[in-house]
Amino acid sequence: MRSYRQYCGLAKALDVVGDRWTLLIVRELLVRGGCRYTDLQAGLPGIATNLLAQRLVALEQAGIVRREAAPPPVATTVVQLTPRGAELAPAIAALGRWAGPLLSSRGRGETFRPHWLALPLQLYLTDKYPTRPPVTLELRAGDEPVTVETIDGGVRARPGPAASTHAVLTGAPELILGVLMGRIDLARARSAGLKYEGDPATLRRLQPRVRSAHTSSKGMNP
Amino acid sequence: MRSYRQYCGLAKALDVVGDRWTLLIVRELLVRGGCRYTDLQAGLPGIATNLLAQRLVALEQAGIVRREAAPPPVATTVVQLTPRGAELAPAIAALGRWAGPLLSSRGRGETFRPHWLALPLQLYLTDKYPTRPPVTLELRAGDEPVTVETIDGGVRARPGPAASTHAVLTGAPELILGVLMGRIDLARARSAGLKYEGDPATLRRLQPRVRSAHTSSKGMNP
DNA sequence: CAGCATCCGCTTTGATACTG
DNA sequence: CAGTATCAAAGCGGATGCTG
Repeated sequence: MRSYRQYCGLAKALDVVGDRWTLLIVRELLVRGGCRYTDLQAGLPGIATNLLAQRLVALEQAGIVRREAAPPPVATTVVQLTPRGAELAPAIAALGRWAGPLLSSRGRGETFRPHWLALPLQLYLTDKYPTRPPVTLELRAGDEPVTVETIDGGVRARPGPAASTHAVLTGAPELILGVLMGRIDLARARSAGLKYEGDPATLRRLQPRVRSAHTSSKGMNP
Repeated sequence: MRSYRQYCGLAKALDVVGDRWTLLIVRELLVRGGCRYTDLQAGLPGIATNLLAQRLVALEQAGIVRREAAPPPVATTVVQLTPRGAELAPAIAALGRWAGPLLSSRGRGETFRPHWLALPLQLYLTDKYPTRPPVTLELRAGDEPVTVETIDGGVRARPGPAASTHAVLTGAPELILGVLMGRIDLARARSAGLKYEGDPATLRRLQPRVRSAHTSSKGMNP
């Protein structure tokens, strides 16, 4: 990207991560951890292969990602975030939070990958009863399951199956999100095709974070 | 911008504000409040006028800005953030924080506008002695002064002169930032050309926020 | 197959000129 | 002041081909 050539923090941040696809690459690495080139391609439907290669070079030079030869068994290189790259998490979180309302319905033609669920769930859910023993929930919205677990009063979501679950939600992502974010109740979601197995109390543990009040137009503090 | 067509919050946020220049326009409106078209041009050196016009149309359609005929005396229209647009503040703050280290030196050829100082100062400074009476500091790094004042334990920065000041800093922006962020001490900055008038205690009131610990590579919570 | 590099047509951007 | 018009250059998306 052409630099904005402005002595301003935001402009400098965008000089580094403002290019098309760049923040989505960071998203993939944040949610999934180390990725092979083809994993990234799979998680970024629509990206041109030359662009992905280009972006990775730029991100490496900017100190945001690192490439490492994977341990002997697998013969491939793995891309990972550096600590500096991982520090982008709050910025991605803030943008993700801002976009919350835009997720209420799924536009036709929009692609979806189950692990993308981890982002909004972790950002929006809290544990209603943090003192009770932790619960685990498995979401199945496609080929790869996502695990949601309560921890330290918060909620952690990660791609992959759960070792043991208190409940399993299966169905369309917009239904899963709708139920977990409190936009639709379980009964309605079930009649729309969502499958729910397990203890219904598990769901009530997870509560959408209260929408923060409007920031005043001058208020920059987070 | 072409949509990413992904059912993912981050992608949807970037569909709206991921275009080149878009977030910088929001920055201008956050820091300066309502702006005329030419104010925006002045605050966005390098933008092509057709792009600015295009972006404003897109931002208006997205519900992020609003155009209003200014009150009778002035015969011009003013662009302002909507509440929804102002909600981008946390995202811009997070990106600005991330870029903090990039501001340590000013690249040659980088343009600068004094009101841009308001962004990093508000993001990084805290009031060391919140219970003492508030202090006001005026910064002069160009034609338009910037006022920094302690309030509620935090620090507010805004473009414009202060009614009354406890101290005035005059000089190059990188020196002002360096001193306020604790990267260089006052004596060194003075010998590099920074002018300081007023009570030296005022400076000690303002303290850079402690760098938050590295977020773990999986940690998305802000 | 994983990991790119190349080519090509299209869209977006940048720079400048011009207008109500 | 607040834009529109024009055009060259850069960036992007899609397809395809090359290399271990």
